[in-house]
Amino acid sequence: MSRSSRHSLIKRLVQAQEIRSQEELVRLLGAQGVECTQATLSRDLRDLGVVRKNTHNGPVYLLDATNTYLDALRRVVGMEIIGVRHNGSTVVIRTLAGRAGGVAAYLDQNKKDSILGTVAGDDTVFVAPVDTSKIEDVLNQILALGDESEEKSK
Amino acid sequence: MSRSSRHSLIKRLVQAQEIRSQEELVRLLGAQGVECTQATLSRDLRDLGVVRKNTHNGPVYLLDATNTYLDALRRVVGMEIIGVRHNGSTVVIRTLAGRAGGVAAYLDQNKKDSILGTVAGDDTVFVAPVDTSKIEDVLNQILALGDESEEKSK
DNA sequence: TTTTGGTTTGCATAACTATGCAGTTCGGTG
DNA sequence: CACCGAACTGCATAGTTATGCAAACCAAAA
Repeated sequence: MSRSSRHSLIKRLVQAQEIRSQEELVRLLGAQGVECTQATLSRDLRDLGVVRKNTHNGPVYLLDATNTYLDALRRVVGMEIIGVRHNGSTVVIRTLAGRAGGVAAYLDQNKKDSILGTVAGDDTVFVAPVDTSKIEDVLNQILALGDESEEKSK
Repeated sequence: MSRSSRHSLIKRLVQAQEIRSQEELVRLLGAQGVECTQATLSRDLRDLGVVRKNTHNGPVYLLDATNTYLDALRRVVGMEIIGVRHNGSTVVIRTLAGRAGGVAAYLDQNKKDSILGTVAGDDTVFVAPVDTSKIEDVLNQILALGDESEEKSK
């Protein structure tokens, strides 16, 4: 029983049902013939990026959807962007009608390091870079949103 | 110091920095003049839907991005869909070129209850409903993706 | 003002998770 | 085969979180 097969079984179980503790998961794995201890699961869940959320029915483990959605979102945000230009101090993005808000929200969330803030109209977003001397970088990052792959940050 | 203002301060702090324990958050709140105990924070974090993720640097609290991204994603997935039809047993979705995979992934993730599975080509997705007699419902759910608001599930 | 029912909080602690450490396993090398 | 380092694991337990319960609070009604 390899580590990696245990990992995929864990993912499936977490996906399929409401796991409420690591001990519970130990038992479920045991029922599938996979023996391990709570300690191992703590590390597995960490490595799998599984997340724990408290609820009124107690804690629940969840696959961290963030990355999945981020990838998908990045692609589609790329589609919403029609053009990007700058004047040395502000980047101006033109978007599909009504999509500026979504694009701005995405940038706010995901480019905190290089972007100070954004304002969105209907089809236009103003972007204030943290450092105007690096404004070309910001522009390029925005242009890159349409591309398929992006570096993993942090 | 009301519960709700504490809640918004918590959100801001969690967003802004890496909170590694509830005790740490007690101290940060204290520094802002907001006194409370770990017990209260445990309940606050639960009510705010904040999530705890273990990492190689120890646990970190994160705003649960799932809902935010879900909303944004739904809008854009709606844009990617050109048309939806069915033949009584399979729903066929036409999408913008190259976008079928993304649409299918979205449906797999978010419509588990009514959809058995999907296959995606380049600009076409086949959807197998859980129950073919409810295929109209599935089709309508897909069509509804473009609309602004959607029922909250669960 | 007193009563009342619901909400919020802290305390104390039960419940659960993360991790240092030592032992084991595994793949490659000499 | 014997050795080595890296990856992995369990044990024991420190560290952290969740929650039952009683008290405090609060707004509305009497």
